[in-house]
Amino acid sequence: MAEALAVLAEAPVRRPRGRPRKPPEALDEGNRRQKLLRVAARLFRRQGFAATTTRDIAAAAGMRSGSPFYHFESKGALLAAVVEQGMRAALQRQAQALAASQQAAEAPEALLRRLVRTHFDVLLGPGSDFIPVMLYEWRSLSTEQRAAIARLQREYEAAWSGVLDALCRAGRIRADARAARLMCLGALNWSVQWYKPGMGATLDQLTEQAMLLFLPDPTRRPA
Amino acid sequence: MAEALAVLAEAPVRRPRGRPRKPPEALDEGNRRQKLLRVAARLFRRQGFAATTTRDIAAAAGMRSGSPFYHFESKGALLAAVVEQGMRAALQRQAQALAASQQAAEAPEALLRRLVRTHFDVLLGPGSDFIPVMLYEWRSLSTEQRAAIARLQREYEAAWSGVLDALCRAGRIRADARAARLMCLGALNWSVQWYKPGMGATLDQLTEQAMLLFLPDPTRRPA
DNA sequence: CCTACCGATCGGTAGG
DNA sequence: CCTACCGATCGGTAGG
Repeated sequence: MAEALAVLAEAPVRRPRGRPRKPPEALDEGNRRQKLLRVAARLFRRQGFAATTTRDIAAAAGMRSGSPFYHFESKGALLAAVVEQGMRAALQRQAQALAASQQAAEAPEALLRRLVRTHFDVLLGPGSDFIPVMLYEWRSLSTEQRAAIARLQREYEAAWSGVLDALCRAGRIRADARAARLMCLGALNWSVQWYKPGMGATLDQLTEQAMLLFLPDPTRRPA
Repeated sequence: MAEALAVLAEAPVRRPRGRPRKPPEALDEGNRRQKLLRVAARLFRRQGFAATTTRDIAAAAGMRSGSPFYHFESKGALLAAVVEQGMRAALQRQAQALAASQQAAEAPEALLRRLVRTHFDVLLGPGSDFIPVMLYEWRSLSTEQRAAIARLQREYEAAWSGVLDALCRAGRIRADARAARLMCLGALNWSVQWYKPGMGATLDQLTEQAMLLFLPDPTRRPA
């Protein structure tokens, strides 16, 4: 009997040891949707939303032309999902930076460096198509979609406002906090237009250049 | 006989006193083309190139759907013409700023201020759709069109490189000149995403904020 | 998720 | 610059 059970245990129907094997459809369910989001983000970034057809996206995901509509209501809903997922991932990364900085009880300069570095990674790092799509396809979103994303953006910008406010009050930045936020983020965001990975500066070097540009000589003490 | 000539001189065929009246077709020739460029720039900026139909453009110009193709070979050629005209106008304005600064024998700080102010005007001033279209529809241009525009862009950026180089050598900017150019222009270019004319800051105020951000305290003298 | 398909729209053209 | 039109493509759907 014990033998028989041991034999059964060797049979193909045995309980797997790793994570539970889902049936293939359930396994694909989220995977296929994620695959669509990834390839759509890449195509939207490279060609623009209007110039990308749902057939392009289906082909890049290895599907037939009608299949994306099994996962997403419309082409516009796919765009909104790309942008929202990108923004949620960016917020998570930013939260990690904020937590690390707070734990180390860092000065505002060091926190700003973390925010800049995280932002470059979100914009230019591996798998970074989602936020650039948001930046360049804002006008392709519906009013309702824009409102939902805008809430996440305000949360993201609040962290910048906080640290820039502190630096303005300390005299380390001379522009007003709002202008500083808009122009600093603009300087960083624009890098998606000219940055080529592997050619020229690394993201660490870009971060240092940005810090040098935004902050005056740190050895100077304000009056 | 003289009387008869006098009478003829009073007739509707007499020579007009102002600028010579061209026949209506010739008058419209350049006007209609310019009208198409203007409305196309506005629509491309607001809706994007791919999302704007040639019918939209024709309607906005008061024409029928096929008529834009009498003036431009294709939709893409119309985009290229918008971008090139925008770039040529920007270069002219920049040349005026350079000339005025040189005549006044200004320091690099003052020249930078002129370049920033001119750039804001080109980006955000009245009738400023052309350069934003270039910034946001670069990927919609063909390789050949991009090469032609890139030459004009290099000329435009050369002026920035010159003044930023001088400021870096003088220790007034700490980042390297190339990074400073990319990030400063990015900070300015990004304003097309958030600037609303008549609400908030004027272009003069924005210029001052940019100068405050890019340049450390002018009372400080480098070691 | 595929097959087969539809209605609408689009860039562009012939001929005047 | 208009009229009338074409071929291609596109987002999306019914039915399985």
